[in-house]
Amino acid sequence: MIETFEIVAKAVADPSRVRILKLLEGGELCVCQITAVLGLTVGTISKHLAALRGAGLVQQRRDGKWVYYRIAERDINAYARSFLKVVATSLADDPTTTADRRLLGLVNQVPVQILCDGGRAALPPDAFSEPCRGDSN
Amino acid sequence: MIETFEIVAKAVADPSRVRILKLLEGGELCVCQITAVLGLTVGTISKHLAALRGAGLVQQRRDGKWVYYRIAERDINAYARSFLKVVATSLADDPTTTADRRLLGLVNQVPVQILCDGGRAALPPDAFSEPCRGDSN
DNA sequence: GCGCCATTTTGCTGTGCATCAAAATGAAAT
DNA sequence: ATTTCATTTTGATGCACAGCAAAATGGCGC
Repeated sequence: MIETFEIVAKAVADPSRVRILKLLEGGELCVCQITAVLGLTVGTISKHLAALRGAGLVQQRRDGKWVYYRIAERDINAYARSFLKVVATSLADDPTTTADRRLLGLVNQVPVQILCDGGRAALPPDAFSEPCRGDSN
Repeated sequence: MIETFEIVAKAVADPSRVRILKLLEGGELCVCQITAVLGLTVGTISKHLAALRGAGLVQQRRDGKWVYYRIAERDINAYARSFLKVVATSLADDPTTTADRRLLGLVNQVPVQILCDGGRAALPPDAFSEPCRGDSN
């Protein structure tokens, strides 16, 4: 149905959600980890994840206090697989993608429980030495 | 760049524009033909076509008074090809798609100069006997 | 049971955009 | 040159949604 197609396409048509998908291509991530990399409010990230989940692009897994998201493995609808493939084969060398990957590397060096408390403040002081999209807000 | 990706994805994330793309898969069409099938204002259709052209998804050709649009053959950007492929492999048996195709068949039986004058009024009286999405406005 | 805390949900505001009606553009014909 | 007419652009309106701040939810440990 064209309505479902529209839901999936709209989910992919937002830069923040594409950044999340590109991050998840490296493996599942906790909400607070995604939040630290994107530099947006937790509520905003949660809403983006709900949109991605509603489109069948990601799925969630609960582990204690934390919720982990990953790229959807099962086909929820007819179009999610196709759009995921487009995203996976795009933006590999995009500046935003590479900057996000670099930040994710730093985020991964911090245990999750510490990261959730401190957010970006828990990252090493040189994390933002280079200009990075998503900083200015 | 992620900005270009966003432009192309947004172009595909609107049902009216997807309907236009599905119509153009059958070959190039005049603006008034697309307008007659979709049932929207000429100005609205023109703006949709501008968005599709800006995304590198379609290209235009002028022939006298009429402007014909078709699926883009040259790659304007890195993502248009991928998204066009997703559209082409989707919605083949969608109700809206089939209804639009049926209407296009009737539209093609009317010469372009007559169609431009009369719009949907130039179509045979039984064109809308079955309920058809996009009628109610 | 009760608090703690990561996540989600809810108001709210500003912005982007789909749509229409009408004016403007521009190519073709007379 | 002027008129004609398909298409584009503009101005206005209503709606969808990204973002934030704050309240609500719901596991988990005590």
